[in-house]
Amino acid sequence: MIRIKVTKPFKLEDTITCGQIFRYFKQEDNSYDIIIKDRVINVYMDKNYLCVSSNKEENLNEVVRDYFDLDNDYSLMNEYLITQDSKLEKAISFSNGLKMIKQDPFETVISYIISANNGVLQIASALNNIAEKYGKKVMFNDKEYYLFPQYKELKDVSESDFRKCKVGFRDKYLKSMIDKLNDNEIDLNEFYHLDTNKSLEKLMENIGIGPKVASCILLFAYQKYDVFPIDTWVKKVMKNDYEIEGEKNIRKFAKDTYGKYSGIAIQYLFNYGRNRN
DNA sequence: TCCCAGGACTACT
DNA sequence: AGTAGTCCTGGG
Repeated sequence: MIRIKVTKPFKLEDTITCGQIFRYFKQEDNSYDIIIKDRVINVYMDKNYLCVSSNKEENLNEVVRDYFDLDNDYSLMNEYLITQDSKLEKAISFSNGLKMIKQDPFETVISYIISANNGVLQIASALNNIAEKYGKKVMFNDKEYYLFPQYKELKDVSESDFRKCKVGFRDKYLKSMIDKLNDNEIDLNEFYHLDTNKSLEKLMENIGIGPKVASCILLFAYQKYDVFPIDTWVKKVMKNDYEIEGEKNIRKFAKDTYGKYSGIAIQYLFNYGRNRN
């Protein structure tokens, strides 16, 4: 077990449960088991320390710091957002310490393709089904976990196989994406270097990826903070608190108001909108 | 039984 | 170019 001193605002539980990631498991002691790439970790806060254990100790400190974006200070971004929109102050003070998790691109692509017109519980269930069938088994604290498979491991998985994992009509979208990756028609690393508009455009060339899904992929896997993933929650908040309706109007408002930190602003609004009640 | 949940596609004007 | 209807699935 390692203890990482946290020197910047950090809300562990909100960060884990605010809808960025799906494959986490709350434990009876209120800690969380999370499957990250090639390992399983258990995390909890003890005062100002993030306590982490894992089935794989090597580089654990670096991996976890990077995953939770612990070394990034969000205070300047927050100040900027509040000067742009004073209404955000409530949401930000409520959510201060919410971090943008840096996720594995492939798992993020698959996760958010499955997320289309779907609920969080079913998204998680489908992802876990895929991992249990095709991922590597890992034992951790006497529990069985399954790593999320790489696209090479999913090469021969058919649409009906995916359908059995309860992904529904998105089966063909997954198959198409995985085929393209295995044929080297898509390189997931290139999105680290392309600008946001070009990345959105290229992602949306793929069937099953529209504006919302593409935005989530860029926000959660590539740290492109200037996207605006507009979902029903954002639409509700925009209508109720800002009297703005329609995707086009929301997108313009976000771009004009929040600019390069639109994605962060939406995350605050989302967390606030869902948890304040 | 109906309705919808953190959208996208298709088939129409 | 813009918009209805349709799409698995599970839970209320």
